[in-house]
Amino acid sequence: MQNLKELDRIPRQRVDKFAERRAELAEAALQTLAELGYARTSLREIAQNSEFTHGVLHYYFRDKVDLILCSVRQYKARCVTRYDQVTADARTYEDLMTGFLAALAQTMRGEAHMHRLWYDIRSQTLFETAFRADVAELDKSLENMIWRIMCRFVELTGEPQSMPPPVIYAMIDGLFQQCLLKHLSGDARAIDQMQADVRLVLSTITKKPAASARVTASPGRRAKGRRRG
Amino acid sequence: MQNLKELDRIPRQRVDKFAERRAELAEAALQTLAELGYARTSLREIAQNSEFTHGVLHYYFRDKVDLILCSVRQYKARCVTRYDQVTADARTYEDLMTGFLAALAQTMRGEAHMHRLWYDIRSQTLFETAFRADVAELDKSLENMIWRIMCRFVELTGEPQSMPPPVIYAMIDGLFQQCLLKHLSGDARAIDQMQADVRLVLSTITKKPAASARVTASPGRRAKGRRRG
DNA sequence: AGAAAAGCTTGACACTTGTCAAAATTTTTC
DNA sequence: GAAAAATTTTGACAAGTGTCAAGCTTTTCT
Repeated sequence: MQNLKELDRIPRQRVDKFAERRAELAEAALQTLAELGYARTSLREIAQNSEFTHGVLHYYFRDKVDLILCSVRQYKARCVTRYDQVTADARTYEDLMTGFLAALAQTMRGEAHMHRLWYDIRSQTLFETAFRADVAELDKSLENMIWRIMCRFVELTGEPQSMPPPVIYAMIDGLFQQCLLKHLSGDARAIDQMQADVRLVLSTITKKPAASARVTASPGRRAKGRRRG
Repeated sequence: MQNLKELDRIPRQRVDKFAERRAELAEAALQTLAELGYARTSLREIAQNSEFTHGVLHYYFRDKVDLILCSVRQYKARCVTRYDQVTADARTYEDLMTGFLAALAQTMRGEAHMHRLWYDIRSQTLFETAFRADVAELDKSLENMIWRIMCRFVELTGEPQSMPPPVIYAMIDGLFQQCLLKHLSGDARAIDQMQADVRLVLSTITKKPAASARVTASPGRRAKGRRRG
């Protein structure tokens, strides 16, 4: 019997198939986590989102923690390069800005459920040490992803970075998280607002030389358009 | 029997005592949430953090959701005015800055466990509609709290606000959340880093006229001091 | 003091949880 | 095609969950 403790000396084909099924089940776990949240995700629910019954999970994973860790790693792989194409394609400052904002909006529209999973797991990390290493690594990868975009801004403006990577990431992440909550609560303008917010922040810290940055995102116009305060 | 549906026509003293015990049990719930997180908080655990047995919870609360909502509201009352004294005391820009940074650090050092509860509950809101209204209200209150500080900055500098309240709150909150995770993970420098980060961000957006803002938080010194990037 | 109300405990209920072992099924190997 | 291995299902387990009702204890009121 092929179990978890002796993956050595086993034909390549078997290992691949084993890993394939693991990925399949991890995907079911992701779907469940995205749907119900960590607190209400059980192994039986996960199994119901797969083609198998609950018993099979202990054939492919040591325990529940192992399964969730595996699924988080799988989620990561899809996330961390999401905006790289935008960076590669952009030829001007405004290209990069609008491309990034569009990509953010697309993520929010298409993967809101998947992304709330991420914030949920990250919150679990505040209590559960088991997830900390993986979550920290994923967080770092996301930080790097944002940083690559900022570096492209720097190339396009010639101005130096005004803030270190963790700070920029924390700010963007904060805005994204705020938007996600509003978006899921049914606020139809949440995405537009986030785009305006991120543009304002990025305009400020990239110190775009042109005057248009201050015009398109001046406090006056914003306050009027959004009725905030 | 005094139950939850008929609080009218009952002597004031009774109501007070009833409310008092509710508060006491809500406090036990907060302690449990702060300790175990939402996913592992059960009514029996909450009761064990109080002086009573688990059955009493259904005497004072309709159900688990009611209890948690009550405890979140109670938590809110303590949070939202936390930094107001700083605002009131500050006479200069630097007063306000250092006072605020010190208050942030104090919160992080003394109430990290309590505050991770907040992020946990807020994440639950992404899945559970039951908490949404209360969490949104608390979030708004925190936003206002930050905004009052920014308004004081404006008074002291004479410069207008450069960003709307939700943006500033999201940024500060993102930095705080990032720091909390690091702090709870055992990173001894997390708090110092957060203070530097918040100072940098606030310096940037309040556009402090004096040159010292750019010196104490210039990209060069920061990058060197923190080995980031 | 006695009656009534309030406060609290106990124990049960139906249900869910993670885990695991044995059996049933499928796939691979010779 | 039979034996062996790998895979999947089934059913059970002990523990834990929210909820509630019956009863015990304490307080309050007259």
